[in-house]
Amino acid sequence: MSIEALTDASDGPRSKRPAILAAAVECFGELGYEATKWSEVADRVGIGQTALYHYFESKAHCLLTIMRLGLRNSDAAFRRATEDSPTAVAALRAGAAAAYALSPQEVQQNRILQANIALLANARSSEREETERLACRELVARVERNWVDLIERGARSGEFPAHDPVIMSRTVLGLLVSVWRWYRPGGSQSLPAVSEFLVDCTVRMVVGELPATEATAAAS
Amino acid sequence: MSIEALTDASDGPRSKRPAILAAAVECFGELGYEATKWSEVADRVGIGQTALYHYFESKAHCLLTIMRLGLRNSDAAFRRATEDSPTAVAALRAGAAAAYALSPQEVQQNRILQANIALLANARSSEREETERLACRELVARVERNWVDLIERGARSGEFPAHDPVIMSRTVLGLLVSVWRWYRPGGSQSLPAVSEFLVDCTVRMVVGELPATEATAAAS
DNA sequence: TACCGAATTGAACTCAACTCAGTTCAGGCC
DNA sequence: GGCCTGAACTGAGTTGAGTTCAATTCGGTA
Repeated sequence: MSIEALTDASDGPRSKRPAILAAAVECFGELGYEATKWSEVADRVGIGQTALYHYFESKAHCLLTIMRLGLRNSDAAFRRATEDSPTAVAALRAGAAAAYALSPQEVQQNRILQANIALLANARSSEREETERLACRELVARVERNWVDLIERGARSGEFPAHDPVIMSRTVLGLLVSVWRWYRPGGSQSLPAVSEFLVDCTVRMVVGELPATEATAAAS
Repeated sequence: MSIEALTDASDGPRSKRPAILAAAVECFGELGYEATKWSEVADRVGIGQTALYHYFESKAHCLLTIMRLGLRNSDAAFRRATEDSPTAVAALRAGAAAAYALSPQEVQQNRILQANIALLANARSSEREETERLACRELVARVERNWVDLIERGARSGEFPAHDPVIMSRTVLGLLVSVWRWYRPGGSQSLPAVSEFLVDCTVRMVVGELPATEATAAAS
């Protein structure tokens, strides 16, 4: 029910926008965007359905806002985590770990983001939705650029083997967010354990050399 | 427009089921499930909207069928690709590569599968949808088990370092399917190039040892 | 007290998914 | 040929979640 990560622009003190966002994160995260009734969100907040339209132009507008705020937080967390890493490897570990330093609500937000990322592909008919969508795309590009910069830094310094930085970034990003497909708070795996495992996976993938194959091993 | 990968049970020769599935794969893949109108699928096939309900109980039932067939193909392709690999490493490469030996239509199918995978989490109210959903879950579990078996084999033979096989399987699977989030046929990256890159990433992740850290490197 | 804008509402509307009652089509059988 | 059966199909109508809108309440300010 914490709403710090969901407050955005300055709203009036009576504004229910953060409460709506929090309720929507719960609903969208548990049931999925499509399956949750917009009116259910209103019920949880304790207002009529139509009051929602005072804050959001549509259900999709609310979803896009949630996604944008999640992306904004991801971008900020990455920069904060990596800004004073002495080496590229340290930055790699810090950037990957930052992806998992999240509250349960932010985990839900990431699940929502990843489940509905395809929504960003096609234009929206309404203006405010389109604005949010473009902001999301900009943030996605920025997050991707963060990783590209980091990987290029490692390649320049000789810490990482040479790879196409763009595809490597997308792959790392895909690896890190794939967790939200199956991770549930309170499941068999704790988030710190997942984090450690995926940070190590990331490092092996980015920094590791291909192990010797059967053939080369036999030849040596 | 090829429909081999979409034919399932024995239908009458006049059946438009495969044509509907093919049209739905196009629409859902390009626009997304939510954004495509069910009637648009009917138009592409050249039948009235209501004729769709002769073959599918609902739009969601059609989607779940597409997902099930995609999963069935993935499972079969993995088994075929890995069945006579001499080593676990060879099986790892073959299994990963099999995920990308796909026609453009199958690529779309995988994109759809991955974009709507959250649909499998919650029960469906209608019976036929629920049947398809449970079949999908069974296939997902089977695909995951395929990878667990492969990774356990590698650990037993000493080819792979010891990792929790379940989380490692999920991670590999997440890594491999994350490609469908951004890959487009005819984009800057060719599918064989993507395949090669991701197979190598997979191998480094599963087989690789953690490279020496700054500290241990300095100590040696 | 009067006023203003933010917040809220009930009733009505839209539109895509879906239902239903009935029609057409293709092939098997006498 | 005519008849029958079941698969394939249709147009008209229903449902319901999302949305609009005109009207109302609320909270603070002059």
